[in-house]
Amino acid sequence: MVEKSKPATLSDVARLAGVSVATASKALNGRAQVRASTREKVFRSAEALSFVPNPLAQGLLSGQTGTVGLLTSDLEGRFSIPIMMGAEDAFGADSTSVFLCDARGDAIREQHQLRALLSRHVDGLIIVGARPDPRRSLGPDITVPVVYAYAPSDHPEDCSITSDNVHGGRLAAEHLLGIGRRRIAIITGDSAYGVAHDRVAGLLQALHDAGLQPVEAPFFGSWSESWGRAATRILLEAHPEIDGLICGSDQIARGAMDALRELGRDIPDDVAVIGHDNWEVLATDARPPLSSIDMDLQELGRRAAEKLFDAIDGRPSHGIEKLPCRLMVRGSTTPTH
Amino acid sequence: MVEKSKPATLSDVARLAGVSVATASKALNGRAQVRASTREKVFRSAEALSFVPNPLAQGLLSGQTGTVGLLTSDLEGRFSIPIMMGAEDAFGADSTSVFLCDARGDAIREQHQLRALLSRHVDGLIIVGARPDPRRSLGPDITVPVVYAYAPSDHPEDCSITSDNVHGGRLAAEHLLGIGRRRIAIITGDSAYGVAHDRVAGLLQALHDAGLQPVEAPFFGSWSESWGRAATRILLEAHPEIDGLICGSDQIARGAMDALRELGRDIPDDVAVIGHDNWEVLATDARPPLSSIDMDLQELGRRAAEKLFDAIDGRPSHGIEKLPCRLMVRGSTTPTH
DNA sequence: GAAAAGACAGAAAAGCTTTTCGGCAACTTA
DNA sequence: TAAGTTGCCGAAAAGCTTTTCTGTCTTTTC
Repeated sequence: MVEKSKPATLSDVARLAGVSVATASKALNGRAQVRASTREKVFRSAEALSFVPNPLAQGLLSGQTGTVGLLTSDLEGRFSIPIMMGAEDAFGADSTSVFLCDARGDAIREQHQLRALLSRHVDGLIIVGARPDPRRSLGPDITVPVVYAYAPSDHPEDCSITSDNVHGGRLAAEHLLGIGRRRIAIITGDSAYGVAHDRVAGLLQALHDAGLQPVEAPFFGSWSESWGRAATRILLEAHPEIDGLICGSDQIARGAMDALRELGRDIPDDVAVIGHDNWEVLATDARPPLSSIDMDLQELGRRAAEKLFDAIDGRPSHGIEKLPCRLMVRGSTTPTH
Repeated sequence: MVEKSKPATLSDVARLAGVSVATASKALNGRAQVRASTREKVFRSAEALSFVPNPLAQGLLSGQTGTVGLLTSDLEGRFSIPIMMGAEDAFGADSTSVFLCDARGDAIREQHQLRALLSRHVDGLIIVGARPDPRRSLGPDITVPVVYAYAPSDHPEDCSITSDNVHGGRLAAEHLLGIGRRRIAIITGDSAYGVAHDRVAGLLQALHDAGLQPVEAPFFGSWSESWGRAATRILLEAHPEIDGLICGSDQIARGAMDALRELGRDIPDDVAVIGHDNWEVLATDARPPLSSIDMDLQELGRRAAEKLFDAIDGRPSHGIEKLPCRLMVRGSTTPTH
């Protein structure tokens, strides 16, 4: 407990090196007007005192704090954590740090958090929506650059990064077609979610390109296992010939697999199943492990951070950028015969 | 886009109010030496300019930044998000903001993040371990107060908040006893985890207090659904009379329930099942919904924040504080007859 | 050898807030 | 009325870094 009560300051370094604070600053920051031997002396002193410049003083001067706010509404952290990790990667922890705030789906709390972040003079904001559908823009009167991630802003002037759900749907359908499935059905979530329709659009396109149609119009319901179970039962009753099942989420897929097994269908030999989200906990330990569409959220976070960086540097971009999905193949779509 | 290029400063307020910055500061901060009418004028000016004090300047003066770091290793965010929300609650977003960093289970990265946080002059640190077992202490040479949450520190001088796993185990056993189950078995996770043994200890105590023993020594394996399935099959073969099953995690419980159903057992009438973690996504949509032990992570975050606050204010505490668990009763332990 | 140029170090200001201290004016008391 | 109080306000310093500008000393050039 013999801690230095106060961290070393630049004038401590300067005093130890026998120079002025101005010279010390220039030496450490690699400015030109310093003799090599002097610079060396300063560096050694800084080292000895384990000096780190006070970011508050730096920020006060430069007007930048080296911090960004990440405001999320995703209570689970299921989406925002990967996005934050991607942003961390892109920023680099030493140059920029991330304030994570959770609005918990509450508009009042969101306003509150927003004010708190702005009063902290963050250099920029990343807004992560609770669901992938477009969300209300914060409006143009925010004093710092904003990037919307996962859920795009409903205002075209804003900058948004989101997953390409049409592409994700297409990917799933093409995969099932690729393993020879032709009698394909679709179970997805809440019809009020635009993304449910986007994904369906993508896979209908892919089926159409192959000269096919789903065995029946897509089933909309909820994003839950129980809906997956129920829908699968109804579907199999009407269409026992189904050999491929595309689900709008991994939860739905898990429910569907349970129902299929209870109906005596082998997965994937009788029916191949694919989900969406690539939620590892659910997907890897399913019977068999569940193939899924990965939205590559970490990359999404990286891109959001890059966009934000550019905007902070005065190069703002506008509109929605859509990131392609990735296919994760596991046992549920790997035929054994 | 007619934004004020620069946010208003205190001298702007003072000028508008026709007073000095000193008076303006005192007025806004409720210091005594200001006439009421003057104070009123200053408040109105501040309002008009929507003035917010620059936290950098405040921090520079006070030596405190009003920020804390939350360093986690939990890639899922499953534990750290609730903990962070609890901490947010306790701090209050306007007085203290949270830097969330993810070390991703990598010691090098942890050191890196730690340095970044310290160079940002956070007022304190909350360390959230990847697993609930004790973790290596950061050591005493950290210059700010540290509280370990979820995973306690292995150093007794440090301050740690963790879940009372013995209590959690006891709670689960008492619940099953309470609904009349007497032939109880235990399936838990990796034997290398101390908490697995703690939970088992708690429920053995509770059984013992009721004059009972489990039908067989607890099964240790892994924290996965597949282990839950496999263990249940072995267990039921040896002990078909089992009427209560206590699982070390909700994932194990989900696997166990699948196996039980396939063996023709009704849940809960034949066998009642209880899990641990109360992971909503898994628990609520199980068949039937899964009873579980909730570690109350949000409360844990709150307590950690309070402890940290006290430590920052010069009232540090030491040792491990254990928080009781809560029982969440759902259909898997609610007999229907 | 003198004048111009160049190299390098230091003083000072700026960035914004808080606090201490000094001072002015109005007031009370003898 | 003179001395002593209060009550309020403002000047200035402190907190730490960066940058600009000035000044000194050495070097080069004619």
